[in-house]
Amino acid sequence: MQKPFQINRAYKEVQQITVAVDCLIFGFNDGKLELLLVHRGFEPERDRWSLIGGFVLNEEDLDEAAHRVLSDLTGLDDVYMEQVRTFGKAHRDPYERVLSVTYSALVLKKDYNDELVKSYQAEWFPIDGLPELIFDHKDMVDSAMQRLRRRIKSGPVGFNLLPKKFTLPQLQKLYEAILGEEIDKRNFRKKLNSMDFLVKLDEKDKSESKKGAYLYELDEEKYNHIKNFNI
Amino acid sequence: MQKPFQINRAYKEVQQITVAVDCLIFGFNDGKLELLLVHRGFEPERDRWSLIGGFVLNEEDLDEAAHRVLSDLTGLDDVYMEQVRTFGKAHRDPYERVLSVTYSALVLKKDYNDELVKSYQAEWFPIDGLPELIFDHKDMVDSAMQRLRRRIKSGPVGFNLLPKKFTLPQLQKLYEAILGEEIDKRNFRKKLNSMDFLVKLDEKDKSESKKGAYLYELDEEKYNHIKNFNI
DNA sequence: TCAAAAAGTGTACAATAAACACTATTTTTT
DNA sequence: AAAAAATAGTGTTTATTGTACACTTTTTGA
Repeated sequence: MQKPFQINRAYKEVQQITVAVDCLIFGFNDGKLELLLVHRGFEPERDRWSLIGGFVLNEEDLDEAAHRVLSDLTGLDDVYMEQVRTFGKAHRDPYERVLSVTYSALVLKKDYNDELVKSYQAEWFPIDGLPELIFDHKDMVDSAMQRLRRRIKSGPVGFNLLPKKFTLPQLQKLYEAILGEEIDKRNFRKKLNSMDFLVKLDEKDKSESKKGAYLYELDEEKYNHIKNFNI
Repeated sequence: MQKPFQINRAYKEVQQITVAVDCLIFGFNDGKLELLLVHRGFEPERDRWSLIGGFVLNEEDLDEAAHRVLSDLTGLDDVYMEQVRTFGKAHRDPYERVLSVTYSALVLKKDYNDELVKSYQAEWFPIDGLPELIFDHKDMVDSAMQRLRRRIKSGPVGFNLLPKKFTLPQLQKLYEAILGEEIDKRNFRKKLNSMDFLVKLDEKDKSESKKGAYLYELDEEKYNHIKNFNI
């Protein structure tokens, strides 16, 4: 049997642990969901791919740490980002104990400063064609994907992956890429229509089809007050 | 601007943080959802109430730490327990930086060793009548409740709060207590029936009503293969 | 024996989800 | 110049699921 609770809980000689954040930064491009990875130019695990991560500093909130790491790598601030889960197996990092809290962000790829991304040796990979990742980073991807699938069905979060103006075929492809299944376009549009937060513009986007598709944008007011988002 | 990613990421002189787990142990009694709290008999915050928590040991997986803390306090092993979220504000604990990972468990109160609970000065409180809690423990309760409400609607987890044999009125009260709303009993029973994992027994339980209600138990085989649980 | 308390049971209507096929526009090919 | 190819756009019908709703049964205690 273990020592009583009170003794463990005393603020004395408690073991400390290195804490990291690892960010799952999703982008959407050419009909595919992509994930931003970094090529490690340093030991250990030099030359392998990993999630974007960094250590939590002492005077820094956990959320701040995640935003700092994201900002350092991409120059993006104010990104929709949420905690996913914490990975804490004692030996998940074979070199040293590191506890890692994962965060997930949905970003618009073109908003990136490409220079910055390049200088950090970061690269986008399609989610179904990831290279081998270090440690338990594949598990992190799986858990973030699982969460993303749930979240995108029950809340209007997917729009963070699209530009301000987007077409319905683009939006549908986004959903299909994340959910991994085909969606009937009539039913899809019907649902979106019933939620009433899309504004049809008089412009068409012809970059993705011969005929061209109407562009839409969000009605910010309505978008911020959606009650029962559901796809 | 922050230092480049690579430098932060080097395994050198990284700041370490004390990591705790805090457990939200829910029980169900007399139609009320309850939460197990401990009365702190030690500094800091002596004599105030807190969640059941403890520090993560160096050679211990995070999940193990949660189970150890739960086991120490209640003698219960093999409890359905899942990670909720991680609280990491730099000053959430004003005495010292402590990162806390919360876990939530649904247990059957009577399975407890009362002696053990007493010796640890633990006590059950109805969820809507909690005392003031230390630090951000109230936020932890809120976030665990939010999650519990979601989980109980989409998966058959609530049964962990009930004995092996239970009545439908008990089960319904459990759902009402957690969801905080009344449920129509005919619709409730219809749904349960359609999922087809309850076995009606020939016994009645008369402890909670004059007429007595039929006892049910889970068909373990079917229970473990429920596809679309939904209430 | 009557009243009170809780258990148990079914049906009708409303809302949501799912299945399904053709026309319109433009570009490319022949 | 005509035809074929590619993709956008649009409604209706049916099935499934959710919601609203009221009375009878059993037992105990007054």
